[in-house]
Amino acid sequence: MGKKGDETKRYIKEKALSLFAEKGFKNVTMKDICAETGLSRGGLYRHYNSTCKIFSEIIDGLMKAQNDEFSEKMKKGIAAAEILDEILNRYKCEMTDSENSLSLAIYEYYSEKQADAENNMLLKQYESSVNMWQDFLSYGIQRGEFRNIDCEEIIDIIIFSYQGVRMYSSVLLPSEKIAERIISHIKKILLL
Amino acid sequence: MGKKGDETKRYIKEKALSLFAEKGFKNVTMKDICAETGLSRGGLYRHYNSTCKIFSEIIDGLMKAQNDEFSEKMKKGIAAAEILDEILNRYKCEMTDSENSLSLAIYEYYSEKQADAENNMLLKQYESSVNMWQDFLSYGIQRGEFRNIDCEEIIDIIIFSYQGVRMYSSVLLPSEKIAERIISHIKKILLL
Amino acid sequence: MGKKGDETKRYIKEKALSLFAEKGFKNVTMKDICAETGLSRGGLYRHYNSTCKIFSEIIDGLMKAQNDEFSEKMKKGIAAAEILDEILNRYKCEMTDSENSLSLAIYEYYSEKQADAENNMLLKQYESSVNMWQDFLSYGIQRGEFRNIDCEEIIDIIIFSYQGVRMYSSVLLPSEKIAERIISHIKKILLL
Amino acid sequence: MGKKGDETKRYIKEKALSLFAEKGFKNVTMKDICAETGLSRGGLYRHYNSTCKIFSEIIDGLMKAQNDEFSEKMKKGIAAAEILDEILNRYKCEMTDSENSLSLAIYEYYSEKQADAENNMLLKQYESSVNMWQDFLSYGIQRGEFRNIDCEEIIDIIIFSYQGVRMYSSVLLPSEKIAERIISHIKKILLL
DNA sequence: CATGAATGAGAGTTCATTCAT
DNA sequence: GATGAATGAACTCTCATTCAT
Repeated sequence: MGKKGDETKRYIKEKALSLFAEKGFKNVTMKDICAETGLSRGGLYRHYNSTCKIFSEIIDGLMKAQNDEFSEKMKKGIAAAEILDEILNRYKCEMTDSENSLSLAIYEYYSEKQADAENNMLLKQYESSVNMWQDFLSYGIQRGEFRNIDCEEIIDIIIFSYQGVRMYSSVLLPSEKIAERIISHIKKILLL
Repeated sequence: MGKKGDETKRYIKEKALSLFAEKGFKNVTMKDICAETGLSRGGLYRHYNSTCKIFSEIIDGLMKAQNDEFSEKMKKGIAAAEILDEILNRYKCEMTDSENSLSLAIYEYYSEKQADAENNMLLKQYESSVNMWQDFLSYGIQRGEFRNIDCEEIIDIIIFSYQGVRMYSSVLLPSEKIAERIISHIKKILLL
Repeated sequence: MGKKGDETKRYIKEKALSLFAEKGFKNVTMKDICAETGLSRGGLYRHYNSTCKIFSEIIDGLMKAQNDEFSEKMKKGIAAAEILDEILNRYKCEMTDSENSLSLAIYEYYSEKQADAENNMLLKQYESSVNMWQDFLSYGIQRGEFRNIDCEEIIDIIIFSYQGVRMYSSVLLPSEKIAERIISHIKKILLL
Repeated sequence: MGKKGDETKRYIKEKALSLFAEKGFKNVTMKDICAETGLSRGGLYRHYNSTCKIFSEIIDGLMKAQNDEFSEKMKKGIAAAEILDEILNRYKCEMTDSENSLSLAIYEYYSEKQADAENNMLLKQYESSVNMWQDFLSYGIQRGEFRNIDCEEIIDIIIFSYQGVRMYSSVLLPSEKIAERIISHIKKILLL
């Protein structure tokens, strides 16, 4: 059963998330979060004693939420092309949704941390993404839907061009055209 | 004749550049720059009154320096494949050189500015890169060295996967493997 | 019930008042007020974010305090000469009490503000003083105690010679002789 | 013969005077004077090393300029009423000319100096004014033009109401009506 | 748990003042 | 004499953080 404290923590994280998305990591102060949540100084500090703490909990939550969305569908034997469509659609949304993008905040956060390889979420996320795509590309190739290509290469292209656009649109206006071209290219390369 | 003040300004920018590359934009204070340059508070303020000013002058300088490196070679009629090799080699260096990457600083800077499309350097840089590549790809296609492909798509892929990796390596360890795969993919797509 | 914060504000104003009287407006810094009150930088800023704010609250307070001291006595039908004596006695004290005179500070403050006629306390104070004296002089004239003179003229003479001496004694040594002569002249002109 | 340096000094004082009249004493910095005169830092310092020095020279100059304007006319035997008219006309101008009034600056300057009686210009000026008026009033009384009144009283009234109005109008808008009433009162009291 | 008063460190900024050229 | 680069002190202001209530 969720206690009162947990409820408040969840509420703080929700409000803080929108601040981080809007202003990046470094520009958000504990004071900002007080104002956004309506909590007093001391009230906020009872739950979290730094923006780092709040941010890392938010990131942890997002990481956990991001489970392998392919695997279940692959088990069901859904067509690779269809799964690809779905995932690329989601990518497109995320590439143009600058409102909710934590990209900048994440990079700021990790650039401060001097993170060693052990506990670096960013690295883990990269590796996990690679694995996910690896499995999925094999699946598509085995089914004869995808070209028999160099997976490592294309996976890096997918991941980093996606990241590049997210950064870009988090700072400028969202760029639908660009997102569409990225998506289109990926499809051309993968699909027979 | 260059005056003393200009010399000092150049020196300040040089020192500040390394700080921005190391710590991003927001984490660099005027005090840091004082320490790095050995100038006193007032001495620094005589030349620049904010980190923004220094940063934007640095960026302006870089933009100007980054003139069209292809055009001259194309005029000389050098082989497209050879030019491509050169530019991709440089890209590779930059993708793995996290020390001197201003990527994070640039994104932080522009995220603070709420820059309108008019005076946004980032947008201009993107457009200028697109034009450069456009010309170059046409050149390679006309010479029969490059595939006759959808230029807009492949250009966005090049630009944003490059940007994505630069961001990534500014936060993690330099990732040579990844850079090589990106380069390799670009070549495969372009070259006949 | 007065909260802790209000108490502190009152205390700050009290201490600041003595500083303003001693050093004028511009020479008093937030740091000075910290030292005088024993508050820390941040502690002071929690309540006031500038000397202007503190000063204007002090002035507001004084203005409110300075309500019509004549009116009550006039209602009671006390002799005009007696009331005049009282008020001129107070004037004399104020003219020679350079320690507690805010004159210089007030002029400094308003000279910085470029105050428009709308929200200019100085103008309001002048007008209020004029009204007060107007009523009082009429009262004395009706009772047959004062000469039937041109009120506007004599009121300006009273107000500005008083102000002139206050300024003068805030800069030099208190000048009792002068104050007495001013007082004496006013009486001669008013009393039959 | 005036040297180059003296010429520059005169120029500096002229420009500084307008600054002091506009902003009072404390708000004028050496930097302001550099900007106003177009001189460089070092250039200004060659002549004056502080605003105090400049200001005190300006004041000295004004004091010297202000010689006894009555005495000559009294020698010539001009009617006291006529002389009075002239001097009061000048007073009226000065009371409403906030542009060129150094009143505030003077009070600020002397309030910082803790001036002892010896070298206090303000005190000397007061005494000199008193003497001047004393002589003049005697002259008018002897000629049978002025009432035989208590000179000390009326002189203080003249001097301080004049000073009071100057202060007032240096901060607010010039107040012609007030000046006229002050003048009118003085005349009524003096003239038979 | 929550409030908001208070602390103190540190950033930004401005100037009087000095000094090499 | 004049210039403008450089210094260092002082001030304003903002926060993370603590703590009595």
